[in-house]
Amino acid sequence: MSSPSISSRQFELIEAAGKILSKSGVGGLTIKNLAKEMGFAESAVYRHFDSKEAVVVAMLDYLAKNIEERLRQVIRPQKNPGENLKAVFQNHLAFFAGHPHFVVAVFSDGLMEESEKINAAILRIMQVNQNHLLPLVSQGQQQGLFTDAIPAEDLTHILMGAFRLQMFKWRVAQFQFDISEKGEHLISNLLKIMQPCKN
Amino acid sequence: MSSPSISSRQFELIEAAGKILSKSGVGGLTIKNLAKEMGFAESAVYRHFDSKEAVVVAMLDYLAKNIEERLRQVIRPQKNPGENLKAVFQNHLAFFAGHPHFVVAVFSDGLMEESEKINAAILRIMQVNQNHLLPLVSQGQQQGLFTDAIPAEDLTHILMGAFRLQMFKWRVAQFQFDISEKGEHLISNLLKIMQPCKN
DNA sequence: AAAAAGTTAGTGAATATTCACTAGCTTTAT
DNA sequence: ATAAAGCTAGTGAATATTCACTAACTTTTT
Repeated sequence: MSSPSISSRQFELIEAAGKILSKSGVGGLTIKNLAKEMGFAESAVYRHFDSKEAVVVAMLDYLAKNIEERLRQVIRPQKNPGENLKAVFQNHLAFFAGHPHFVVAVFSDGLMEESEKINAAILRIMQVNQNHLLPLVSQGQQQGLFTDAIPAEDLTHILMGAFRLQMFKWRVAQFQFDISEKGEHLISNLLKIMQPCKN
Repeated sequence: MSSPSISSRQFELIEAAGKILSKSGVGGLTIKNLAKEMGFAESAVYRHFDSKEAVVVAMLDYLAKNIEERLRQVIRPQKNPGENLKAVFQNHLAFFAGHPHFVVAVFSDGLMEESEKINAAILRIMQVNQNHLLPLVSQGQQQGLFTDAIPAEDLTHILMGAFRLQMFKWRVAQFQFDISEKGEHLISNLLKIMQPCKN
């Protein structure tokens, strides 16, 4: 809920943690590796975070806030829902293309083991997306731009699922292919499949 | 590729590993816990498997083979693709409802850390699904039952993505809600959205 | 001067794995 | 038939390594 407003050093640690995640996966994210990436001793990490859990939660919360801001900026009420939806996904695509490590963070459940706080943080991120996507889908349906064959919530679920799977494939492929290209392709596919039957 | 045909004891170990996964998550799957679940010493595990990695790979390969068999049985060429698709997802649903731990196994990447073999085994499972789903979608399109607004591969991607996300939500909710109900709902939604425009 | 941020050098707990050894069953040799 | 040899599946102890985390001291910043 609250925004503890992280220090610049904390932000560097978050970035370093992200870099490790994308390079070595969840298992590689240890205090030792984090300290090495930062170029100082393990114990120094604890000057900035109480625990490893706190590092991960801070990272996820930063990501949530980042998404929140980006979505707020990119969605323009004067535009039509289709264009907004497109813009939202493109924005996500551009962000993840530049910060692949966050893909590991969001789509990883190895992170949440045992930790209720991390679990909650991941759910928060999903909620942020849901909260911005759902109104767009809903509006699109009301304006007759999207099919109303199924409820807006369920349509949103399908959108998010397809997007998540694309990200997962990118990650498993070790970020080797061009996610922007594949992503654009997916977006246009999703918009096509959302079209209502009668024009 | 090959099928090493596991022993009965190995099968028991795989089952025990699954039970641990669903109870304690990926982090709980240790040799110690596995041995405890089996009721014998840690070292005895190594009579049956060379390593922990081998246990996990065996479990995933068993799952792949299991899916393969189920899909082969459930898909009937004489039925129409829509019904077959429905049957496939229902079959998956029923299986996962009875073996929730495998959801953890397939959708978890905590498992695949560093291990190339485990990574490959997970991809194999996804391939099995793809291999059976794609022909159904393709046939449906050819018969005019499904929309051909987008290629069969991409439609399959969307189906799998939506299904995966549903499973993920179930898992994050700690298997608390009725996956069959939600799953049925999703299936009917997917079929609706796949309908071609002109009847 | 004092607070903030770093260091070295540890802690205990957990991890997967290996070791030498054994009870009980089955196969083989005499 | 029976003794010898081998096999299967266990045991408990010990291994090295890694983990998150801490105490006490020193450097740097303000």
